[in-house]
Amino acid sequence: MTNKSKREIISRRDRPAKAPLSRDVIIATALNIIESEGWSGLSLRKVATALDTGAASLYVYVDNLQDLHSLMLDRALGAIRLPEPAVTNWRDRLKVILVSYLHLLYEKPGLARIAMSTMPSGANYLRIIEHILAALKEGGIEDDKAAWGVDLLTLYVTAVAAEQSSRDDQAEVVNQADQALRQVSALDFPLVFALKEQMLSGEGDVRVDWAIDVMINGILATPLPAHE
Amino acid sequence: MTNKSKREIISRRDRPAKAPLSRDVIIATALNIIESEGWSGLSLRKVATALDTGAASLYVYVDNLQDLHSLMLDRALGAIRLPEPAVTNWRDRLKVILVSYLHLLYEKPGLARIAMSTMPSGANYLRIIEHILAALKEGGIEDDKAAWGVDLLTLYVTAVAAEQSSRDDQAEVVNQADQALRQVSALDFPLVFALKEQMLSGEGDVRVDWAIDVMINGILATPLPAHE
DNA sequence: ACCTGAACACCGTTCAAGT
DNA sequence: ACCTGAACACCGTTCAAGT
Repeated sequence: MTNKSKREIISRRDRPAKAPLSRDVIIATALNIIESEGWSGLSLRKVATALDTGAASLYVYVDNLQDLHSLMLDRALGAIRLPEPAVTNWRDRLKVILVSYLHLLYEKPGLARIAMSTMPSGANYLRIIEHILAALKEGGIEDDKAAWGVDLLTLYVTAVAAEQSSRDDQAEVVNQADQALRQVSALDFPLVFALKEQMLSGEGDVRVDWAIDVMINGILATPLPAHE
Repeated sequence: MTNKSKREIISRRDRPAKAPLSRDVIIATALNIIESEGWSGLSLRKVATALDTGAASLYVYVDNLQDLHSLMLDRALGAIRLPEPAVTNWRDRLKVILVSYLHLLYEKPGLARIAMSTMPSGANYLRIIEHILAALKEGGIEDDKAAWGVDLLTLYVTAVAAEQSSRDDQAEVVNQADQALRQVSALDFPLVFALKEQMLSGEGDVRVDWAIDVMINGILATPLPAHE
């Protein structure tokens, strides 16, 4: 794309012919903004300004801010590479999928918050669910349990990312919370006091890995409640 | 408090002597607003108006909106009644605590969203953590695992409530997502198609109960990663 | 059909001025 | 010390008017 531009920059008239608006370019611009300015830097007005137009113009392509959010999420989900089925055992494959999803949400910090407040329904999301279900079935987990299990696993991953993302957004408040935990009264809360270091410790990845194992093992070990 | 008011309402002058501002009254007012108008109805300006003053006046008692949020959360958490230790077995007690927490977040819908974006650090939160740790220890779960387990369990409960709460806030979008799931292509996503009913089914409480069991069983069954 | 500017009805936060 | 009005720098969304 950038080759052949060696020649000479052809000076365009006053404005560079202004790239035409489209749903795609709006989504792409919004993702750029969230990447460089974070969740709180995203607004329809900023997207519009970046596209050299007014906010009102976006409403031809996007229903509202909420709609833009879910479009952004599904677009971003498209970047996830899913492991070939049967290339490894189901458990490792499941972990790879969930960790990929988690890392995507980590990368663009605002995205996690979007994922938490939006029910994703796009094709890219369905593709991920499909692969998770396949792994669970291969693990011998019965259908009904797999359906509920997928929910539990994805909700956890989304929540971890969202929590992390609000940590980034407001470092002071979080440190305040960590401080509070460190200074907890040994008399009033002896167990919290004794375990505070462990509660604050653990690199994210090790902890998430453990939590995913916990849920997989739990799903395997826990029967569904009996229908009445 | 309301007795003895039978007498006669003493007519106060022009304005009712205007209740003095205080941190407490600000928090209480904010909780009232969130209860009656939901998350999106809460703003510092509305709290101020309800207290018959300007938004600027609140800044004497509250650092900013974020600060008010966490004060609200800890205040609300104070309403949770924790079961007496040793009154039932640890597992049931643990479930009661988590379900109480969940139901509190359900009741005042905006609260779940606050809980998701705020690291609670108040005394009422610590009290809850303390009781959860006690239950886990009684269940024979070693210290380090209990510390991580508490995190997993509370994060899940908070996330479920937050998800539910954004469902309430934007019914149309959710129905759109449910519709999308119902109309999923059997060719492209065969497993999702086959399991879509199960994924949408399950009264919240049964599902949450199952998920909590899954996590408890998983914690019991999953060793921590080895330290290096 | 698409784009636009202006307006509407809001926000959180700061600040100089009052008591 | 506390309270206030006004201002600042923003929001999402709608609408009449233009092309």
